[in-house]
Amino acid sequence: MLEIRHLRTLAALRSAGSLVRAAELLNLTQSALSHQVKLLEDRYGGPLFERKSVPIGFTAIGARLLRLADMMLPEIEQAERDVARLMQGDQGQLRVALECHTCFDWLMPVMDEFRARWPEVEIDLVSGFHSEPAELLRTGAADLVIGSDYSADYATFPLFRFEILTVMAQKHRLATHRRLHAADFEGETLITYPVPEQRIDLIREMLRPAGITFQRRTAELTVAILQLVASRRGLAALPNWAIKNYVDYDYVIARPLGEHGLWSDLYVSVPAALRQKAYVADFVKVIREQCAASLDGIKLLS
Amino acid sequence: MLEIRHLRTLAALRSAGSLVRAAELLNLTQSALSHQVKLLEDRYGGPLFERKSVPIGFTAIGARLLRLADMMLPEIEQAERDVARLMQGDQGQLRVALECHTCFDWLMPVMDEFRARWPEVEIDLVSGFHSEPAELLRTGAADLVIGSDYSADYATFPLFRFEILTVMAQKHRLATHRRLHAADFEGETLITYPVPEQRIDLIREMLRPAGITFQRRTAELTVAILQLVASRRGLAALPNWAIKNYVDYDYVIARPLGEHGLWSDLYVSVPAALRQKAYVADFVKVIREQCAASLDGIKLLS
DNA sequence: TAAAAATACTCCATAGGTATTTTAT
DNA sequence: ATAAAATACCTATGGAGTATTTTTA
Repeated sequence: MLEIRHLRTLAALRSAGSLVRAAELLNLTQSALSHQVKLLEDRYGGPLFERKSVPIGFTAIGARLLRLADMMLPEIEQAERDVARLMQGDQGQLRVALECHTCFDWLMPVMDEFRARWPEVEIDLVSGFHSEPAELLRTGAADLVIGSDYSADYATFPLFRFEILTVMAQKHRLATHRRLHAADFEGETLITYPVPEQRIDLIREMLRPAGITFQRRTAELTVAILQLVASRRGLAALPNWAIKNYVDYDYVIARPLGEHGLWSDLYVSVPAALRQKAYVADFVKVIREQCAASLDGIKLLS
Repeated sequence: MLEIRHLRTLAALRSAGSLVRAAELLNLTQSALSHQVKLLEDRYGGPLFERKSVPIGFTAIGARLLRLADMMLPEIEQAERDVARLMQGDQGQLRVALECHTCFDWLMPVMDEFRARWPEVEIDLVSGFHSEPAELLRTGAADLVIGSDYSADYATFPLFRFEILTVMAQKHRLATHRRLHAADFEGETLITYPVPEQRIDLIREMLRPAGITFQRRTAELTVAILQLVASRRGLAALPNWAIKNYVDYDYVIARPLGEHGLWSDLYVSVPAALRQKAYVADFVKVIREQCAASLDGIKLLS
């Protein structure tokens, strides 16, 4: 029997383009999806998509079911939001604080989508730089923090893992290295946001442990950091999504860090009282879905 | 997780008005439905309907999900028909023959619905009286027979069980009996369709085994039979649905037969070659759904 | 006091997982 | 040669069944 889960699978297959990647989107294994597809194909008597092309191409049958999914999935989600609203009259506020400054890049469209879904929830950004945003939760100045660590004092929702890349000027002396290691930074200038060293993964995870000496220089805006890098004032370490455009247009070049790359995780934290709120879970869902669709090279956490 | 089966359950609950009857519609037990509802109510955090009223009344949450069901279920069925069409190009013909003459009563709206669903399938009634309609399948003059028995030579789909009632004039000498038994028919005149005795359940199941002697008189139309009955020319035995209006308006009166009533089953039979056709299964489904909704006192066969 | 709903208990079908093989690029 | 998909095999969850109790009209 056709079930909603099958429609979700179809939609994931389209946006992922392969069983393996669709399985990741759905938090299932490739095997589970293979089984599911086989079941559907047995039921309907023919293949749903061509496997011999990448991305996969849907057959007429697959396309028809996908059309059904496109019609139904938004309706289902709308209905479930309505039910949540009816149940726990969900007017409220959601003051969002960011630990990670580059999160701005993808947060604006997420907030727009959220406002459309939960018109009665007042969502706002807590403005300004906050070196210890968990403090804002404790003092009640924020309701939700997006950051790279979490504490047992708050309810936590995992977002995704992303890679931090070094950026440097086109003809930098290190440009010939395929990947950079701690030692390469000896004597270099590091351009960062104006936050404590502890908050900068490259320093905390690689440079301090290796006892490297280096200069630091700060700037508040990503674009300012990249200008400094391009004009050979130093190196910076930034999330891949934040620099993609600059790299694509050869404004700077990017290199991975260490043997396996330097990766960081993002989480959403809220006070325990908000854990059950449907709109909080949905906010997390919107972030995960939009980021999975628009940011390259991230891995959703499960 | 919400699944399509839950939406079907909601829809069945509305048309049935209680868990017990909804379970019958879905071919599930009352227990299974109770579990399912509990699951949904746990998930959404509140009741879906009031149990202390008959028929049950939906809460705001239940009504919202029901609205979703009303939106989705027709779309799903349409999509599945489209898939069947894509798969096995289902243009064809469906010449329907009836063994049971009163089936006309509900067959017309069923055929209308079927034409809307399968516009490329030519559906038609094989006209005329056929005392042995299985012959029409054998000779290829019909593709589908609706009748009260079936043979292993053909693929069979169960429809429903209905009760056959005796009808008699208002002041008939037997009118005082709450239920009629074989002996009551001694010397009476039985008004029937012009078909062999073997096809008339009352005679085959009750009168012949008891060795009762009676007269027989025939008429081709149900309304003609009822006219004869009302004008005291004799008794008739007809399906409850066929006489409901006449009984409601006191044109005749109806009595059950034997200790437990006389019940008959209806089946659809098709040649083996048509067994897999999606439109055949859907024709059966339309009959079952429409009859369950519009005919009183029938029991769907499983 | 029946009929409906809920619950206790059980079972099994199946969705999904792991490990491996097969297939395609 | 490598990545994707299929498959063999296994596990565990939860959907649904039977039997019984509780609830309600």
